[in-house]
Amino acid sequence: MATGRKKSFDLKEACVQAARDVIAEQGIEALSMRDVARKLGISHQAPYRHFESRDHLLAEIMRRCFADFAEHLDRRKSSDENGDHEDMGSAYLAYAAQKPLEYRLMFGTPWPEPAQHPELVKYAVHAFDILRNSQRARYGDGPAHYAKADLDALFVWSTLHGMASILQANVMQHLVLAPEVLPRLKADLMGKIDAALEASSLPAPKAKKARRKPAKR
Amino acid sequence: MATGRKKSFDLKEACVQAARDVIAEQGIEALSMRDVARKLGISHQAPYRHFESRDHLLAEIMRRCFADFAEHLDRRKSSDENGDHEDMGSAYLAYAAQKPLEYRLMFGTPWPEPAQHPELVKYAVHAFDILRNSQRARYGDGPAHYAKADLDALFVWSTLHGMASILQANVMQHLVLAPEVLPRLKADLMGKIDAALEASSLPAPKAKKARRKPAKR
DNA sequence: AATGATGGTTGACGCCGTCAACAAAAGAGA
DNA sequence: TCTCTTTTGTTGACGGCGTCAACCATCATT
Repeated sequence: MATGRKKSFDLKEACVQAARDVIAEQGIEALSMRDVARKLGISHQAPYRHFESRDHLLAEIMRRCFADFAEHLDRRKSSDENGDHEDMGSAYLAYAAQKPLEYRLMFGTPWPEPAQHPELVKYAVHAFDILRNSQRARYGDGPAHYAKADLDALFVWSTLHGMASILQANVMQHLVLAPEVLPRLKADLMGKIDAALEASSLPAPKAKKARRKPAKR
Repeated sequence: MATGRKKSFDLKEACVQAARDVIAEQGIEALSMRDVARKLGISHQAPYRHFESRDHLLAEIMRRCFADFAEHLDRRKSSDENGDHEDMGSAYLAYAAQKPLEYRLMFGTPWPEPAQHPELVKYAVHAFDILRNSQRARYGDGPAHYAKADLDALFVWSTLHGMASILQANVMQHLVLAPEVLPRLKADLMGKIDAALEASSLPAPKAKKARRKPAKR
């Protein structure tokens, strides 16, 4: 009753995997129910036993992408306990660079009716919360600075998401940039995020934290 | 030979307009050639006399969107001669907010094969150049600081594009934010962009420019 | 008047998502 | 074991899509 148990081959799972493969290779617009069925050697209606519609399959895949994304962010962050957002930023950009089409699916594709897919919403919000908590940690505990932390989190998210999107944007490949720009892009971005956050936390009478890592670099 | 002259009704133009309407109201995925034809009361193949394929119609629309976007940015900028990026930022965000689906079409939709649509590329690059020139103007003339200006422009673009996208992102409507966050979002963002740019131009031994506007306004 | 280009129509083809009806298979209760 | 029901998968349709092919109307040019 809880979950299907021992099927020789779990068709639902196979559908998700096949669909994810298609999306990762050809993008969301190339995904079709019939194609999934064909790849699995089943009839074109078989997947509908497990997913009410194409949107439901899509929602399931998006949910998993958000879960993977959150896990990816969490892993990187915990590798350095101080939770410096530099690690977060690198992890964020790395994910977007490694899985561009999944990233686009999460953040650049209209969602199916969200009311019908509460799990999707939950996982997506959770991914943002990682970013938000990283900012809240910079201020003290307690809700006194929640608004400030939210603003910071949205700024960091904007900038990271913006960079991730831009690097994949079609127009990017046609811009003629100074040659040293691209290699420096990431470090420059991190530096600017850093500067903006320090400047925004200074006017507040909060004690100035030593946020930079002490050693070189 | 140059351009069609006196047609009672220019079908090509009508197709573009009808298609833009559909996109502006329902988004790119709702656009179909047959629908356009139906709306214009013509046969389903008539549009193909003017556009080789759906992608070609799409490319033409994207080109016009970039042209409108660039004009929009230029207009706002020229209203205040000093070209402060605050105006640019407002104009950028305003366009994205007013024409969300067109914005998504330009920056969030995979392009048709760019080699086949050079005009599209040209107009898109031109839109970026407005942003870039605004940053170059902050430094002196000459190519000495082109790399710096490019980095700044990409940072500003990242942040603006990120914010514009995020505000339209599906997940945004499900985040529970402190109530004062949303109203302050834009001003906070502009402040942080400002701070980041000032900090990044300071370490260079260039004279510190009085970048803020002097008086009221 | 004959010609050929231009712009439009009709009809097909093979995709697509999805509804409806059916068949096989797998448990559950007797 | 033999039914009966639920689950799972199949087949076949329907209408919509992009686009190819063939045909037709209009009109400027020779």
